Amino acid sequence: MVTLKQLAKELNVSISTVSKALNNSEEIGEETVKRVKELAELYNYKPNKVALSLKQNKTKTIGVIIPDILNHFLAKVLFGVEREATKYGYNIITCISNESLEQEKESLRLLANGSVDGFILCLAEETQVKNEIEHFKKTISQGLPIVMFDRVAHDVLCDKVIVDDFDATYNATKSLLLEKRKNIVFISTLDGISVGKLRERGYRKAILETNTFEPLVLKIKKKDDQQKKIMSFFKKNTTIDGVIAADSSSGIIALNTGVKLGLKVPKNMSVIAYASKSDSFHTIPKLTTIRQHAKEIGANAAQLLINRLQNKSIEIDVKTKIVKTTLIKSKSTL
Amino acid sequence: MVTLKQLAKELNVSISTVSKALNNSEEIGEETVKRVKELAELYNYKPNKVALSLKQNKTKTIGVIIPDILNHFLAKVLFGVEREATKYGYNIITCISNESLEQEKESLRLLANGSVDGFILCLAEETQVKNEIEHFKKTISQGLPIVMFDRVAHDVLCDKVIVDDFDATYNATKSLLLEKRKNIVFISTLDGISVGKLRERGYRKAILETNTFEPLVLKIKKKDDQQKKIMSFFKKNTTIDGVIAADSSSGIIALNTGVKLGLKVPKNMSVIAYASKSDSFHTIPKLTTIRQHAKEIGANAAQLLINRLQNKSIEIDVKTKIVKTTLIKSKSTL
DNA sequence: ATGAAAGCGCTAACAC
DNA sequence: GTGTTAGCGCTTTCAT
Repeated sequence: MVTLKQLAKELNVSISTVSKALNNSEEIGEETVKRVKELAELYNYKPNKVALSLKQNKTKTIGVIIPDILNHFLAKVLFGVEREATKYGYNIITCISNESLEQEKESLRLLANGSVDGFILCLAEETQVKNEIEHFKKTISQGLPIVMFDRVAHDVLCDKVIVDDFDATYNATKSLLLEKRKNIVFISTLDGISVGKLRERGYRKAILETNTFEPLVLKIKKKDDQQKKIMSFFKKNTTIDGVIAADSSSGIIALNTGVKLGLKVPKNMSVIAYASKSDSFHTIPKLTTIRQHAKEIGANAAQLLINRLQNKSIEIDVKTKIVKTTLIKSKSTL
Repeated sequence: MVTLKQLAKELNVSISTVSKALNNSEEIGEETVKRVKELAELYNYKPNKVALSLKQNKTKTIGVIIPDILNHFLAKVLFGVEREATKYGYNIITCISNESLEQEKESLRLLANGSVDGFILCLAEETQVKNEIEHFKKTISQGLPIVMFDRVAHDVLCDKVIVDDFDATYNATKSLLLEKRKNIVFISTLDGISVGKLRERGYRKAILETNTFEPLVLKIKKKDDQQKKIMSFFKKNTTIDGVIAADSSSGIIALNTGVKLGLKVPKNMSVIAYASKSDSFHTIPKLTTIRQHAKEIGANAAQLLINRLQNKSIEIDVKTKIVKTTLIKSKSTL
């Protein structure tokens, strides 16, 4: 990489002259500016990012810590963050916590050495289960702002972007009740994390309000054979006529299992799941989904963080932004 | 963040003494080392990453450019890269090209300013279609090594990690022929990219070798309604008894469409697709898949790059590593 | 055993 | 209009 020094030497001027010329300073003569710019162009000069970071004490880099990159929702949020960050000239360094508290701490520690200006993160499951938040507080007190999304720690004072999980599930359940469904099951693999709990509560509220039915919940562990679990559940509960799935794979499998058992979907059974467009397009009939607008969640998180970074002097109040889900009706509901 | 300067001041010693003490230099007195380390611990001192990068002229950061983060395969490769890189103390900066040549160039340009020590990337579709490679060559000539994976540019001299697409598809097709399938269709949405072509060729070779059947290929464009295309294709070609899908969604939809049309899978029709474990677990019956071992691809790419970075003086020959796929037989084949 | 000084690449306040 | 200098945080060579 060419440096200012080399350009200066070749042009027989000082380093600062070159620097000023390239930064369009008024101080430098027109002719000099021209010569400098031409040579810089020729050698494809690019200011060294590291030197700039050191000088300006900011890296224009955001640390993103997510629990699982293979989760389509989280990947999509990452996409949203990346796109928004790029728009503002920020890069993102991605770390994957693998749902582990230890790895989450480690990533935070490793990047809090001047590598990044701030963090966007989604809590690891273990972090939520153990309810540890000290590492977040410490990071923030070091002057590195954090924006949490989806799975957040309410006791940490920072910006947050969340989804209306409770309301969305409540409303989805309501919509099945309006279809006169009388035996709606809630299926979930997300028992450990906050959003899983919120979704279950939304479902329960809707069911309990009917004063007629009892909630019916099927929880599946990560290590279970999901197809078997759902199949045997359906065989035991033959009157199931509606499914609310807290995650896409439960929804997809429930739908396929229903079809396999000869149920007409949606005639005999409706299915709604938290899932993406592509999930919906893969099932026959196409799945009715609760969409979380992951990209917007990511974009919002990036905006909140960048906004905070660029107003460092002024203390801004912490904000919590709710990105509302949308129920996209498709062919798996009436 | 605490700096050496601050520690030095507080301890009434020089900056270099502190630096040496923390780096366990023999030169410094035992007592001093102890005092320094204690204070550093107290203040939670961490060497500033940016300053180190500037000094040592390397960032211990890898730039990863992928065309699409929502592609499960690519996300998994990213995961593999991240894990391997972390193991060796490298961070990764992720850029998403969105299958666009322009964005790919831009990402390369933006990070080639000292932000990263090298690149791991998968070519954007547009890059492959237009066959542009100048930006790669330029980057490499600037001293930034590149490792390409999956979709690679054969005319660029650099390390590569690829999959045995041709052989794998050939063998998968063979295995359906062994099942006495007589009307096997190849379905793909990957027409523009190298791996899509290789897969098609592998299929064609196997079919042509039979000297009995003609290849039958269904190509689907990204913007098409995939379900409709496949459904109408199946209705027109009622004797289809085997499917080789170049991508997971074609495979999943083909299987579901077969079931929908009343075909018994695998009795009447077998389906094999390039897809992941989770895709396989979502269909009923479970999909037989060609697994690409994305994580290993990522890990291999990271190893190749890090190896090259750490032997910068010695010119090593470029390597192409082939990560073999595995055909995982499940319930969608006999 | 400790410290001073140079230098990585850059910007900017301050000479001249 | 151009150059000198200091400094961002760190390591390392070379004095002392």
